[in-house]
Amino acid sequence: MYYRGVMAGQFGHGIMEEDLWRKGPWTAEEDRLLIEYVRVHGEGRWNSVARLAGLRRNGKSCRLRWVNYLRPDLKRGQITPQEESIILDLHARWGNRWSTIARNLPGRTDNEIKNYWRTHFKKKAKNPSDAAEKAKNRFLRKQLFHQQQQQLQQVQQQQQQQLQFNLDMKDVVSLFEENNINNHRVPYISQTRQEMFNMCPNTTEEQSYFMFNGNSSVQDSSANDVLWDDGLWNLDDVHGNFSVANATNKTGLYNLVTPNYC
DNA sequence: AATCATCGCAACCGCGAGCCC
DNA sequence: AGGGCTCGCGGTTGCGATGAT
Repeated sequence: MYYRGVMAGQFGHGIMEEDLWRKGPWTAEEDRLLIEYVRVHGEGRWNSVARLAGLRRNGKSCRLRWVNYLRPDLKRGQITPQEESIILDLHARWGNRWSTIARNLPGRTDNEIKNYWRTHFKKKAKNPSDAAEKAKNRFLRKQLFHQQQQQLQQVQQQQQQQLQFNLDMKDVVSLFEENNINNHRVPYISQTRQEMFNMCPNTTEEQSYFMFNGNSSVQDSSANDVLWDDGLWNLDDVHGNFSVANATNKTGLYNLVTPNYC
């Protein structure tokens, strides 16, 4: 996509010639050129980018692409509930001063905040009952999905660590048994209950003790019952402070979150 | 399954402020 | 002083993705 623009003063001679500026979505190659240009020359002097970087984009377009998309310090992903409340607060205070609001949200751009506001809150004024409610629920659904993905990743990571830990402990236990049988003691094996607990930081003392003693059937589920029975999926919680894993029921959650102790 | 409506977001546009010559 | 250039800001548009009917 091109448009015919005027290159004014590009070569120090006033209006020299017409040229074709590229417009529309940026390609990966254009991004690469721009990133390389900024790496070498730093930010600023955007109008020389086209000349120096071999890009057929005007300075404005280059600056926008860098600021809104390529900058390395940009935060990706959804606006968090905390950020949302900051946006609401600051917008109430300053109105549509997006760049000012953005300065208080590291990694977020004015464009992003502006878009977010328009999408999620502007319609509220027009139709408070319907559109805003839909937008809110959509936001919460997406956020929930995102959190579930994150938790699933954490759980998988934990499982892997657990597996490795169990393998390591097997060695310790066999060594322990071997030493008991032989009536020898090595310092590492002389675990008291407290010492076992210290070796297993993510468990209660009780749990770590049972784990080391081959009994892992104890689960205090009372606290979790409260979570589930009190309506974990209540979408009216606008701040979305959910703490669920990717499980369809309580048992599934246990299987995911507590594959074992630790 | 097809069509239409709505959303989300990247990118563009116009304008004004600040700077330099 | 004023004209030109650069940059940044806020508003708007375009279009692919997604949801509703």
